[in-house]
Amino acid sequence: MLSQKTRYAIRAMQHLADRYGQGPIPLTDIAEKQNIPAKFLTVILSELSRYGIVASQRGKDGGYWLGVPPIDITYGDLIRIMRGSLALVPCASRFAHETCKNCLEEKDCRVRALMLQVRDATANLLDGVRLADRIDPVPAADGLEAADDLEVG
Amino acid sequence: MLSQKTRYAIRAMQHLADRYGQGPIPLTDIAEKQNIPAKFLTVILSELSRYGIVASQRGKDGGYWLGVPPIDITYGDLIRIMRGSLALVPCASRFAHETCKNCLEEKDCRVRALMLQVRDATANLLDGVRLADRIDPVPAADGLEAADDLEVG
DNA sequence: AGCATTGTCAACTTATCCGATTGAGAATAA
DNA sequence: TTATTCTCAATCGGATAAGTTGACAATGCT
Repeated sequence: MLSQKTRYAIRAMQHLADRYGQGPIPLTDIAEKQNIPAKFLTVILSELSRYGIVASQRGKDGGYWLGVPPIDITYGDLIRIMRGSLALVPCASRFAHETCKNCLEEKDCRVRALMLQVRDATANLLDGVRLADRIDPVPAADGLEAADDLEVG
Repeated sequence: MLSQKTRYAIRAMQHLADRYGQGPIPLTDIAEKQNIPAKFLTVILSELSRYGIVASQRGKDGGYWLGVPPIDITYGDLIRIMRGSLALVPCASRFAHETCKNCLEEKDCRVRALMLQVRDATANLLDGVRLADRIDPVPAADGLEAADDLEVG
């Protein structure tokens, strides 16, 4: 799962991308329209600005804006910044590889083999969509099917 | 990320799948060979047996075995059992849908639209691989590439 | 019967992380 | 000089995760 913080970060970036070129956007505007606790958002935006993908100005008429054109930021980038990796297990990360605790040796690990595939499929998708891209929301009721064989999840 | 518990569960199930039809496998055998704390493994196995996919017998020569043929259990099933969902956000789960806290309305949420795609790609993969399938581990040094544009993750 | 073996289960602990807030401060513009 | 707006470190409460303890129940062996 993505953390709440990561979800906030993505929505904040979408908000700024939608307003790219319109000058500084005040934090309270983002917080209100995106339903994000304002104080928490300061933590998130300052983290994002350390990566240069958000810029800011203080004082009257200050605010935040994208430090990079929205076509140059992929959703994969955002998730990697906020959570370190796209992978489902540490040993399946390509850019932030770590050995998993209490695992088998990597050369024997079948979980890893599978999770590398999942990571690649995820990356293919998320590195191909950019903040500048239009994304059509999916109606809420859709996306639900009958339960599967084991009746879980 | 998958929890440690989920990773243990998957490896324990692989262990049992590898020995399917060979009678009860004692917990200590699984724990030692799979490098899982024995007492914690009891918690995991008892959880799995509540779903019927693991069976057990007590006493001398007792142990655990798969309650279902390994060809009938997918990795997607296992992850759903252990963590509830394959999705990266609650609102993008197909079998365990929940609205995300502090989000926009689902009909307006672009994060959800994207994460539904990720969930589907993940499910396509993980529901297509079964415990009975042979998986070739990937050599440890492989899978690493140069850093990406933003030098993160 | 008696004992060793092996799984069952609830309760508990401990550590870590997450989400969020507090509060003092610094830049900017009017 | 005042209001506005971002900056940043420290902290807090609660949830979750990982793992342990300890009492108990079933099974098979002698």
